[in-house]
Amino acid sequence: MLDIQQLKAEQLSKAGQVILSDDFSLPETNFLIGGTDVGFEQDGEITRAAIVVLKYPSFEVMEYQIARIPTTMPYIPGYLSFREYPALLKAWQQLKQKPQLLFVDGQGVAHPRRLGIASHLGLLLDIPTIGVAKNRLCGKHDILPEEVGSHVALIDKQEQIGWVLRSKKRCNPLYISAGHRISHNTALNWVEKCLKGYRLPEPTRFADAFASNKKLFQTYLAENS
DNA sequence: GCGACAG
DNA sequence: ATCTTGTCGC
Repeated sequence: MLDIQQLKAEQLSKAGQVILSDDFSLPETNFLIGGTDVGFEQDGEITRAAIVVLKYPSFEVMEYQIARIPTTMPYIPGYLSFREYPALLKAWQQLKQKPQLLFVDGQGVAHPRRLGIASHLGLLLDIPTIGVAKNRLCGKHDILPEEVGSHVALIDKQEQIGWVLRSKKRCNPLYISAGHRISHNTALNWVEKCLKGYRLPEPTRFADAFASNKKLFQTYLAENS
């Protein structure tokens, strides 16, 4: 059965291990950034994880892996990582080229107990991660201006847990937060540097498309096979 | 008690 | 997350 109290205790424990400072360095160019996305098949029976590795700053797709495993947990707000990380770990193992920085779909520390999936996965893999969510889980923020690029702090219990970013004109904002081994400011900077006119930063946009077999993926296949 | 609630 | 075409607005 499912013991929420146990999972909560595990989150509180792991949250204490999350590093919110930049303890990594990257080359100015030609290093690898990864993007992830998780989807479901067969009425949710199967969990499908996709990881796409891009070269920065050309955003050329270097590799991508898709892993499928039986779903073991239902979706419970605040406990998303336990449902999705197993498939993500498998996709990660399949990678020949491991990225130095990973954009994860979902929250980083912008979580009630400061352990969203980006932080959880970052800890498990021991790599720098950034949480890129399309919706808010917790926290409050001032009204976000309409101008592209505007961003305001996401606050919870008197502390900043991330940023709300207007990544594209007339689009809903993104909720950016540090996952692991990175600061909120650096997380925001990297997301901004990976925006190419779409609402989602390139790593996440590609992972989204590859995981759901969208047009961008079809285009990629057509040009690479 | 009531509402909110990543994917 | 997922089921799904066209359509309205900038």
